[in-house]
Amino acid sequence: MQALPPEFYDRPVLEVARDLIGCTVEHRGVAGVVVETEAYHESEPACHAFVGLTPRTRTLFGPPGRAYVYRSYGIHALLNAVCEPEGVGAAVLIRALDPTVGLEEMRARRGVTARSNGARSGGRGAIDRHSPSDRDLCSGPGKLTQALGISLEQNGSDLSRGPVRIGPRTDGWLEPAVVEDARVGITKAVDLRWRFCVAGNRHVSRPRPPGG
DNA sequence: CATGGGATTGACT
DNA sequence: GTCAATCCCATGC
Repeated sequence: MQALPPEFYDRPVLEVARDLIGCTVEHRGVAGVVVETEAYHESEPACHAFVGLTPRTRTLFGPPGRAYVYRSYGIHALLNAVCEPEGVGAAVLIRALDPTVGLEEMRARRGVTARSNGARSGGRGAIDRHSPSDRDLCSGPGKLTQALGISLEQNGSDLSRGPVRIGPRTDGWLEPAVVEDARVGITKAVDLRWRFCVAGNRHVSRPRPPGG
C-alpha cells in the first residue's frame, strides 16, 4: 500500500477529516477502512491543543502527518492524525474502521480482555468471554486501536512511513456518502458538527448519526 | 505535591 | 438506562 504523503495532512483539519473517510489504516498487516472521523482544532475548547503547548500536546503542534496517540479514561489508546502546518494544533480522531485485513488477529486481540482473563480465572472455565461479532471489532476509537495493536508507543510516529500507515481510497470507496454530525463524548463545543460518518455503514460507533 | 477530569468501553439493572 | 475501571497530565497550592 502506498501511504498518503505528509502534504495530505497539511490542510484545514475539516477537509482532512472528510477526506480520510474511505482511506485505509494499516498496522503490521492488519487493516481497515476509515468510516468515522472527528476534527479537532486549537481554536475550540474540546481540542487538547486549546490549552497551548504542553508536554501532552507536543505532537499536536508538531509536523502534519504524524500520529497523535493518547490514553483516554486511563484505559484506551486513541489514534489521531496531526493536521495543518507545524505550529498549529489540530488533528483528526479516527473513530471507526470497516475491518478488511487480519480479522482473525483482530478477534484475538479483542476477544479476551486482560481483566476477564486474569481476575475471573476461578475454578471453572477461565476464558469464558464471548467472541465479539465483527461489528464490534473496530466500531469505536478505543476498539480499533486494540484490534490493530496500536499503543501509546506510536505517538509521534510518521503515518506516511509506519508502523501505522494510512493509504488512499481504493475501489468501492472512491466517493463514499458522508454524513456530518456533532462530535461524541465531549463536554465543550458540543454544537460543532465536526463528526464525519459513512452513511449506513455498520461499523460506525454509537450514537449513530441520523441517516447514518 | 494533591487533586480532578476526561475525544471510552463493557457489564449490569 | 447507570456505573466503575484506570492513567496521564494540567492545574493550583
